[in-house]
Amino acid sequence: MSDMRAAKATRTSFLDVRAAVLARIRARVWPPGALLPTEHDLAAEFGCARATVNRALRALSDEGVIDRKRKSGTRVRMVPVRKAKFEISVVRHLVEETNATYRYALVSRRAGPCPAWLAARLDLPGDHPMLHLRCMHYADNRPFQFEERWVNTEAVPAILTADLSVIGPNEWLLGAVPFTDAEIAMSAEAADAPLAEFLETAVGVPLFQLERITWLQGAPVTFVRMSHHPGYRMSTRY
Amino acid sequence: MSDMRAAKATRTSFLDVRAAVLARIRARVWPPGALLPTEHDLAAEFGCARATVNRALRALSDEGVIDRKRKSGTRVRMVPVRKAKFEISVVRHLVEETNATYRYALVSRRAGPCPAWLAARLDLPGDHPMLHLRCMHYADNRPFQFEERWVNTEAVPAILTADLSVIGPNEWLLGAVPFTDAEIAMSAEAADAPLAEFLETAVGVPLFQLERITWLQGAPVTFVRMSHHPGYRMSTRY
DNA sequence: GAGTGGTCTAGACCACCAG
DNA sequence: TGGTGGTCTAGACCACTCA
Repeated sequence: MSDMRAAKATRTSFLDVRAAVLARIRARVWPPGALLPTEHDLAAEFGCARATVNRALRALSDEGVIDRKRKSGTRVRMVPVRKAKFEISVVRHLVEETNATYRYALVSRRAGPCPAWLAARLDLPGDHPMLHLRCMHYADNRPFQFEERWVNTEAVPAILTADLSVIGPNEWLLGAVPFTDAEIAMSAEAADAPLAEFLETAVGVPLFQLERITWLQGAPVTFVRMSHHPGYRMSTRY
Repeated sequence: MSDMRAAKATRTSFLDVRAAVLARIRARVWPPGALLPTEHDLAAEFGCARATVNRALRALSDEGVIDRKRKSGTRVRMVPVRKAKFEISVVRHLVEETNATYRYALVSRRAGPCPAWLAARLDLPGDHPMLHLRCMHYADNRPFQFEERWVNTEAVPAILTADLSVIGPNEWLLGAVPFTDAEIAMSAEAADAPLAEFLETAVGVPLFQLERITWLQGAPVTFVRMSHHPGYRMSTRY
């Protein structure tokens, strides 16, 4: 034991392998497009099990650094695909992360048929029953986000009896209804008169808008459009 | 529960375990906050190795469905954290995905000291040498994106001799310089006079703007601000 | 202190696919 | 059709953390 080399003091972790491989890619030892040694060979070189190498390479593959194919082997990606992850969560958390006081208000609540433009978008019949909700979210009593939402009451009948005066529909839905698929879209839109009023700004001011549709096994659950206060920035590190 | 002999026809995959666990969470067998059985117990129940259960649960943990802690065990997340992934890649790919013809133009290129606001933002001295680039990206000859970029020429001296008239700085940098960290921010901004001219729109029109800073082991590499044509939507499914 | 997840090993079988 | 990655197993040790 005492004459063991320092390198073998710890068993080599998949993180070690990952770091070593990444270092060589960065150093252009394996330039973009190059073929890496096989898992077997790398395992031999690093003195670890193939499963360890496998996990390291799988991690790099998930990160978009390398591309793996059976038989052809592992190659360095020509253009690294870095994936930015956004945690789309609850507004309340967004606000509270800034150490601001969060406040929620239900603006309106009305059950009725699905509007035509939304029916087309969700691939629903035009008279499909929906619940239309409008809410405001405040940070330190300043407007933070205006939320306009339609909920498919056939998919989520329980929302008709839910008390949405205290807890927002976003949080209620997250806790009550799972979803299998979601689509989000971000854009810049000019404030119209109602938006300007709710967000206490002027008509025409650019607003960061986020739309989301969620489905539960093919059936649309809800559509929401979130319009943020002027100057809002959505950011992330990766 | 349903089939015993058929179930053993194939070895149980971690995907089977993942699906089964997810189904129970969705069915509220394990409601939000509930403690799941240990990996050992689940392995026994599913008739597989603990490593298989581990991989399944690790996947669910990565997806934000469950929360794992040593000793305390595995719990269902109160609020599922769904992570939307954006592949921040090259503009050219974005354009070509829409079956449009991509065109790139270098608008201006000037080496000089870092502007004060950027120096502050990047934590660089005010006179740090930078290369300032402005480019246009077109889709079917209609303005798609205006790119304004500063490159740290001390970190990337090679860019001073690179030919950026044909290939954009984005693609050039991706192929030439690795980065270890990045920060991106999205916002809605009103078009100013130059932007309106380049994007062929009116002053004040809301534009979807994306900023990114990249670092290589702590040293800032580049800052870029991409302003998109009016009506641009950035979307993803997850 | 003890229970739980985190990880590594050594070996094995399988699926896929380029030659 | 052989080589490569994908995965599972059975067992083991370790590290963190809660009681």
